[in-house]
Order: sequence, then structure tokens, then C-alpha cells
Amino acid sequence: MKNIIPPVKGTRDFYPEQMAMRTWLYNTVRAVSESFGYQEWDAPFLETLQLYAAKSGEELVKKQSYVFTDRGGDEITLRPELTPSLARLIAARQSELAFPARWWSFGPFWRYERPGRGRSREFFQWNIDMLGVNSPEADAELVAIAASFLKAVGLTPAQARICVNNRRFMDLEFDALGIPPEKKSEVSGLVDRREKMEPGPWETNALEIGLTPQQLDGLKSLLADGERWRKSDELVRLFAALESLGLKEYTQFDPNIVRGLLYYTGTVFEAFDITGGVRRAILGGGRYDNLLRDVGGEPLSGVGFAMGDVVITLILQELGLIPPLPVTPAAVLVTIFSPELLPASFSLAADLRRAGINVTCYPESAKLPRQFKFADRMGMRAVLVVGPDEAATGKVTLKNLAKGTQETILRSEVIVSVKRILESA
RNA sequence: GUGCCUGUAGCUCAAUGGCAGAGUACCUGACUGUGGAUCAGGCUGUUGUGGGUUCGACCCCCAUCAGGCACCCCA
Repeated sequence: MKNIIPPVKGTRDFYPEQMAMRTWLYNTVRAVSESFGYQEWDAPFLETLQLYAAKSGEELVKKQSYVFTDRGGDEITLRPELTPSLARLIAARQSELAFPARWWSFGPFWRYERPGRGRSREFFQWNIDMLGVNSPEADAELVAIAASFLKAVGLTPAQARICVNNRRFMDLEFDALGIPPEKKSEVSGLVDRREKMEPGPWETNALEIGLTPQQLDGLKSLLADGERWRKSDELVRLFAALESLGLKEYTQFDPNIVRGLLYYTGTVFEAFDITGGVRRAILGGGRYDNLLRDVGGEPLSGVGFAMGDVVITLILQELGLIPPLPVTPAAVLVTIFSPELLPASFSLAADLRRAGINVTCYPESAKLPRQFKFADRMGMRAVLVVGPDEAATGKVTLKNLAKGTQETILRSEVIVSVKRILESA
């Protein structure tokens, strides 16, 4: 194209239309978070590399983080996730905070990945966590928040589902199969890959890892068993709580969910679009018991999840679930008939603003067709004209753009009439 | 980081190695105080970028950049 400097790869420009969508998502996230009593917080976008070094996944830190050395020689990371920062903040004030702490956040994150459908290098993410309580019911609350969000954006249980599993439960099942502790993380990876691989290569992969044929058979029947959660007290209590919270229909037990991040210790869950359009996870989270201790705090358990803006926006767009969003904050245009009448129009606009109405003035005298066209393009609802006739008689002309009707009214009636048009739809 | 596919007007896309086109958008007018609809006219290009082959390249070859899909990973 022309000599326009391109944006950084994997970043997105937010034109007003996209910004309106981002703000709508943010407002929805806020409403859902606050409905469960969570407080908003945030951390720096820049953190030390050290914060992530031992806690996040190897892949995330070593290959996917933006790391640079600042002018003072410190290794700085553009945050790839929020949970380690959360642990840092909590640990620093552990003795003065009221627990359980219920915190949520929405902000930018960076991961050096190959951009594609549903993936960008700079994205926004909703994080929500409860710290200081370790119970299946607390886990259920976070799953319920995720379900409430899905419901709030108009996704039905037939369109989106939260798959829940438990790492302790899986550990015990692995033990029962005689899988040695040092193999468990590899086997977890194997489980994670199951959905994405053909059965043949997957089984070959399993044997390469060192599973015996009997262990492989046991693993396959474990992963196919949708009822085995009943053996786990934690999962039984979690699903019972979800039942009481009225959101169980959005959830299901799925032994195939294990998640890549190292710090999860108990409940893990991920939400998916099950209509098939986008196969990536909408959100994911779980319980982490050791994170506080790992950053130098007293042991404290937490549970939470994260949701990126890219996948959910894609899904909602495909399903047509994003409501019509106003393109301009001002739905009223005051035209400028001529240079001589500009003061009359400006003072009319000022009157409307004093009455609490958002108003745009055309910034110069121009042909009326041009000004009306501008109002139409901007999606405005009403246009006001103060021409020579109106000025001479103390009136204004008010046009309802949606209906195509107009009337010439006394200037003293204009506020009421404009408000009537704005409220009519 | 790996493999495959695609880059042509602001946008969506044509053009078999032989004059770069259509729809849409935009601008002007029909309509000298009124947007959308209709009609008429007009504008729009370093064919992503840089090389190469050829009498001649949007087309073939190489490189590079960007995007899409599948891996890897994950929000």
C-alpha cells in the first residue's frame, strides 16, 4: 500500500467501532464481577523476569514473553499473565488484607506467539480470583462466575460449556494406573494433546513416553469415563454447589482438561464454544495452592480464571450476539446555516448541553445536504437547523432522522422535543 | 519455531505470459433550506516489497514482509 508505517505484528488498532466493542466487553465483565462482590485492581504492565521464572510454564516464560534489558541493566518482562503479579501484591500485604480477597482485573497482556485466528500478541484479559479460602465451594463460585458471564453475553448451554476437572483426582487415578510420579507431567501433556491428535499417533506417543499397554488401556478408559468424578469428594461438592447456584447446566466433568500452567493443583476448568466455529478455549483457570509461598509469602490458596478478549469477541461476532453499539456519543447535530448564523447555532448547542444532552455542532458553515449526510453517516438521531426564517421568529427546525419527519418549533420547546426523539428508541 | 495457502482500487473480488477490470464506497449533478432510495457522470492502482527469467510478467522462479489454515502453545 502507500507509505503508511505498519503496526507492530500481532497488535490491533482500535477504531471507534472496535473500541466500543472493547468497552462493552469491559462493562460486561465489570457487571458480572461486581455481581459476585469482587473488587477491581491492577498491577504494572512491566514486571521483572524473575517474577515469572519459576512459576509459569516453561514455554510461557522462555519463548512467549517479551523480555528486554532496561537502561539500568534489569531484565524486564511485558506481563504475559497476571497471576504471579497477584501473588506478589497479596504476599506484600498478607497480614493486613481481609480474606477471602475477591479481586478482578481487565487489562493488556503480551505474548510473543504466532498471530492467527483468535490469537494476537497484544490482547486484553479478564482475570478474577479468590484468595484465602480452599474449598470446592470457592472453586464452584469461580466456575459460576464464568458461567454467569457466558449467560450475560447471551451464550446458551447449547453454545458454550465449561469443562471441569481436578488435578488431585487425576493424580490419584494416575497412581491407580501405576504411573510413576516423574512421568505424571508428561502424561498430563499427553492428555492435553488427545483432542488434537489422531488416535493412532496418540497411542504411539503414549507408548514412547513409556506407558505399558495396560496403562494405556487404563488411561483411555479413564478419559472416556464421564462419571468417574463421583469418586472425588472435591468434584462431588463442586458440582453440588453449582447445582445450588443454578448454573450447573453450563458445566460438565471432562477428564481431558488438565491445562498447561504448572501452578494449578486442584480444580481446573476451561470454557469452549461447542457450536464448532472457534475451537480455542474461551477462558480457563483453576486452583493454585503454592503460588503465594513461591513468591515469598505465607502459604495461601487461591482460585481464579482468565479470559482473553480475542476469542470471545470472535465467537460473539460469529453468533451475532454483540448488541448494536452507539457509534457516536452525541445523537444530535446542530447545523450551521451560514457564517452569520453560527453564533445562533452555537448558543442553541450550549443550551442543549446545559440540559444534559450530548450535542455535536457542525464545525463550519457548509451546504445543508453535506451536514445532513454527516449526521446520517455518524448514526445520529436528530438534526437541528437555525436558518434565517427560524432566527427571525425565535424558532428552530428539528428533524427526526429515523422517521424522516420534521417540525419547526419555538426555541423554548426544543429541549423537550429533542429528549422525546432520543427516548423514542 | 515448522508445513501449506493467499496478497490486484478505501472495501469485496476478476483478468489462460500479450492494452489492469467489475461491484461497492467516495465525489459531482438531477434536488439553490434537508440525510438514506433512484438515475446520470466522474475519481481511484509502484498488482505487498525487492530481485530474476522473458521480446513482453498480476501471471513463472527466488527472497522478503503481511494475512489465513494446520502443528506447537495458550486467554
